[in-house]
Amino acid sequence: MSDRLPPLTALRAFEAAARHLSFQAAAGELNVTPAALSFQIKSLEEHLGAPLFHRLNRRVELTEAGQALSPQASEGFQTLTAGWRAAKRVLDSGILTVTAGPAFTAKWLAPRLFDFAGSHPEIELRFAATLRMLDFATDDVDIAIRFGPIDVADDPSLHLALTIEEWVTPMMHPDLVPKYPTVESLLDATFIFDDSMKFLKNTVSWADWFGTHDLDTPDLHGTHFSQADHAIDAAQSGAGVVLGRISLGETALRQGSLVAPFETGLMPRANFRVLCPKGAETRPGTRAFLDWLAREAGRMEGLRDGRRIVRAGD
Amino acid sequence: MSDRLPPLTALRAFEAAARHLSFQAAAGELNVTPAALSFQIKSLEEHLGAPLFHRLNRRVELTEAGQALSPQASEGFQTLTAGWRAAKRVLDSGILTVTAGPAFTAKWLAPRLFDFAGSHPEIELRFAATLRMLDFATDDVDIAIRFGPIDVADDPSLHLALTIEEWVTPMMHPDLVPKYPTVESLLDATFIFDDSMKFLKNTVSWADWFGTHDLDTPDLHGTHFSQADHAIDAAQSGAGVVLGRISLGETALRQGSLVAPFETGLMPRANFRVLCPKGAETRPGTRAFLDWLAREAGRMEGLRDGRRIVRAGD
DNA sequence: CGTATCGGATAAGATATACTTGATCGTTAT
DNA sequence: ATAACGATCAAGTATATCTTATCCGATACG
Repeated sequence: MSDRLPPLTALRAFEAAARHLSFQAAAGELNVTPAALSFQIKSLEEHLGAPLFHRLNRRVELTEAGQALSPQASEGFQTLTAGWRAAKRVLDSGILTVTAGPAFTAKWLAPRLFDFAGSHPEIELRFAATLRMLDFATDDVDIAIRFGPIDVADDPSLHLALTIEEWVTPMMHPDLVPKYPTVESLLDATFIFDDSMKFLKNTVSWADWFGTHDLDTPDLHGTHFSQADHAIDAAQSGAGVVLGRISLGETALRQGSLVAPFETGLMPRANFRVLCPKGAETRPGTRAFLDWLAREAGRMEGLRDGRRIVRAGD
Repeated sequence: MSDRLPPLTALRAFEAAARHLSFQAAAGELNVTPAALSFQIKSLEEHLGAPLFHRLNRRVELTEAGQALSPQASEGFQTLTAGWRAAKRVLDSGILTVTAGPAFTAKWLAPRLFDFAGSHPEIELRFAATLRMLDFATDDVDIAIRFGPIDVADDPSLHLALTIEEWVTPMMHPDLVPKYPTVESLLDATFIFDDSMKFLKNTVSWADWFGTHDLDTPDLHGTHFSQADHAIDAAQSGAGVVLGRISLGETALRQGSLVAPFETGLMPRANFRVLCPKGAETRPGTRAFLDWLAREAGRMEGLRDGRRIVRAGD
């Protein structure tokens, strides 16, 4: 005698039918047609080699074999359901781990954390600020925000929840604004260099920016920063003019500690991708964060009003 | 959050993989390729929205979610397996109910019962001798032996395990044999009529039997029996000559209390069908009985040696 | 009594699911 | 360095599963 389990869908159909003592009700519970259920029961009976139900005129009754199977089947499926729920509960335990680069974490996420925490007190956010691409499986990360070239495809096993466009424009301390009324006047400015996007083929450097105004690049000198947020910090303290990334400067621009007085923006061939494991986008915590992220990212669009955004490499 | 269970095949794949901590071993257990198993796990992870295994170089480990699910999954499937076995045990409880017509039960099954019981002491046979076609589901019958026209199909939901051909030939008490040395001499005999096959379109009557010898049917008179076994009994007591069904006369022929001295047999367009619910043919008790039945039926073939069997209606 | 209704069974066709084959990739063992 | 191993992927195929539509027998009802 083979102790192998019969087809599990058929077993589940039987379990529901035995509980309701009605094929129709069971079909309803499983969201299938009565015909499908009838077929499943029949298939199960063939596997067993004997009927599980007495077909009476307008109802069904369990045979002896059915009576032996029914309680254990119910218990088995209950246990499975409980296990599945337990697994889900582990995931929705209220801890959401987000990874992003250090600059984005410091200049974009951190200032907004209070807002998110206010509307979702039940979710505890953890940030893992690193540039290394994390493995969702090994590092227990729920959401990753990565900046990369637009023509490099993401891991197909991940779900792309959102993209955020990045662009740069000259930013400076408010006190410096009168010194640079025109684009030409900027040529003599003290520059701050953000080298964080050097890895891109089409860079978005000062030379590129002046190029969009048909101006030759002057002899550029100033301080270089490999971390984008440090360049922003320097500009914020009045150390010079930075071709600042809008995602990182936005907070400062909003509160007035930085000003971006020029019309032209430059968009690199790269953007932010917000990724999570496939299927994870439906988990409540993940969904809440993604929704919030999309809303916040949308609010950044306002900064583009009245500006001319030039795509690099076009 | 949906509490619906994920695809059960995927769950079972996970259960095995979690137990072995190896996809390959799990695939072996379930008789599928490792690729299939990998796919199932992946699908389950997508349903959950998070990985269940840490993929390490040459092995896998359970994630936190996997650890939550694994024990309950194992327990659940164990319960289901236990229930399934319990249902099977009910069927193989050693009681086998066979239904057949009263004549076949009395003249064929009953004399052989001792033989079957001897070689299968663990099986308790129960006979339900009735002509009514029983419902396997409502009557808890395991095997049905039915006699019917060969051109009437059986219920397709039943398994046809065996057919036994029936034929008839003149049978009489040994003392009568010298009185009827030739076919022609039989024309004057005292006849016993077995009316049990009257329901057939192509009958196998005395008229038909004489017809195969190109003899006109004489004025037939004698005693009629509606039950075939009663006709055999009458012949056995020397009351006359019966055109006896071989299945029913065989036992008497073997022990010499009846003799069938003529060469010609007549085969009706009907036979015995041995039926059981689909799938039941693999149950040990059922199989033992069917095998035994086939063997015993085969032994009847010997009676055809040297005879001319004519099919009715040809 | 005939007719409507109910629950289940069936057949055929569509669709989704599950599996296999054959190849790839990164790691470990020889 | 090479081979072996375990997991994975892609493509094609097979099989299981579901739906639609119809049928059937038995109650319930006018």
